[in-house]
Amino acid sequence: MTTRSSTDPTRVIPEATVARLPVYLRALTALADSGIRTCSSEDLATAAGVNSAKLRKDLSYLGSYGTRGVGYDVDYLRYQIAREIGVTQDWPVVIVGIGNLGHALANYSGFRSRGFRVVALLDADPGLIGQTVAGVAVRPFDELEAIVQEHDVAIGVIATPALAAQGVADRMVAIGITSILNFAPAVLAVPEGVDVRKVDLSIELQILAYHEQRKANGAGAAAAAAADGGAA
Amino acid sequence: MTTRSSTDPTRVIPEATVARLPVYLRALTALADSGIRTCSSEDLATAAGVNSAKLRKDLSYLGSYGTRGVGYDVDYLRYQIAREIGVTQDWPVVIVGIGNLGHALANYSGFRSRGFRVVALLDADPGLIGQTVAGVAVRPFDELEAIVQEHDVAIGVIATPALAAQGVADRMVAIGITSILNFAPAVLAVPEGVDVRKVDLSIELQILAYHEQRKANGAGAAAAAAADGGAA
DNA sequence: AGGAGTTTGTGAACGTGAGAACAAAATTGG
DNA sequence: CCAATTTTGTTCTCACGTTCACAAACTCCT
Repeated sequence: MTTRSSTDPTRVIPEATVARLPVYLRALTALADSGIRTCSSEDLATAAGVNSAKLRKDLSYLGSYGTRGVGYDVDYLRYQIAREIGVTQDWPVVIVGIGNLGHALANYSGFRSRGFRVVALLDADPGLIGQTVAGVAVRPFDELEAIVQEHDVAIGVIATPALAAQGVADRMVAIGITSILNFAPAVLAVPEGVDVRKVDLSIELQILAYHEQRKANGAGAAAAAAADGGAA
Repeated sequence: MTTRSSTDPTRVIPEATVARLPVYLRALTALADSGIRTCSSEDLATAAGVNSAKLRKDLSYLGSYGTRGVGYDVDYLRYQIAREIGVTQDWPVVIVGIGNLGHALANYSGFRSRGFRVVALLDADPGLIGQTVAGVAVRPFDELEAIVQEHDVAIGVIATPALAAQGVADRMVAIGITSILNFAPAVLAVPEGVDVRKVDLSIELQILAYHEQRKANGAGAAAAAAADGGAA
């Protein structure tokens, strides 16, 4: 007996699938906003930018929420995915490091509308304290512990310079934060049980540059390959 | 004969490896900055946050740049990786959409120091035109074509609201841009041959929320699983 | 010179993910 | 009520990525 029902909390959803669920959620919201009540896996897959076989397989890990011959009820599926991800209630979040990027994150409306609430902005620079960003006051980094305990914060965002990032992470972990979203260009060491996700702007550009370089070399490379083949 | 020498442009580097090369590059730079001239795969792996077997396998796709019994020359390896990625020269980049995030990106010093040069900031809002951000003037979106041709730009960054993103992408593609870094929360449709990478802040948070929820359910889930097992 | 000790590069085993293909289950029309 | 049609859920196969384990190759010491 290896069946895992949708209410069985021990069933495992592949990491690759978890990473796509938010995309499906957004696509479903877009469909709902344009008045669509029902959609096929083909429709939703197109809206989400994946192929329909992969979409169906992903959804099958959550349960059986579609109707054969008909498709999916947009609102119902949206709720099921939101519940699975855990964004039917709001998650309190703290942002540490209110530089250019911290400002942008504090002002990003997508957090609020997608299940997250920024409860505090923290910075070590005394010059920033008291300033208000997006309606939230910037407070001293020392107040992290009090804020985390008051609001029961589990998720922290690091938007500091690279050198400060590990120190901030250590402090967060010590206080009980167990999920960190890291924008600083640094590798964070954290204990088992703490999740870290990294967003790195220049790495993404470097990956594009690699492929761009290969495209640029394309014509020459094809010729070289042909010559190589001829020689062999 | 299937050997691929390091100068053979047809050899294939796995995508997962390509995504890690910039991490190694950064770790090597950090090592060089602290005066280290030579390092083992173990040292570098630790600095990069991966295990040493994976690191060695990744590097083996580039060529054989280490010395058995000794390790890697930091500067030499750094140059080889930079060359492989294509960041030994600067890539010109345009940023479209100068809102909060666009501001932060324009000010991000990591671009400049890692092989990228922001040659233009563009926005459709007349109210922003002429303003200077990080020493670069904001210009009308209409000037995209002239700028791309003048500087031979291949990489574009989209930091607009979701609704504008597809239109901007279409325009970029029409003008000849072949790599796009998209910060807008939207799925972009682009023709074959154009690379798109997506950075989505709220998706990253949602992935963390999913795992956080599972941790929170941990105690209860373990009990439920035990009860389940007992029943079966 | 030769053996002991290090560390790389790689072949092989294993695990995860993607995609094709199809059976199962629903609707629709006669 | 039954056949035709649609669309899901799942199985099977293949490709990709990770990790282990070890031979090859280098240094260092005696």
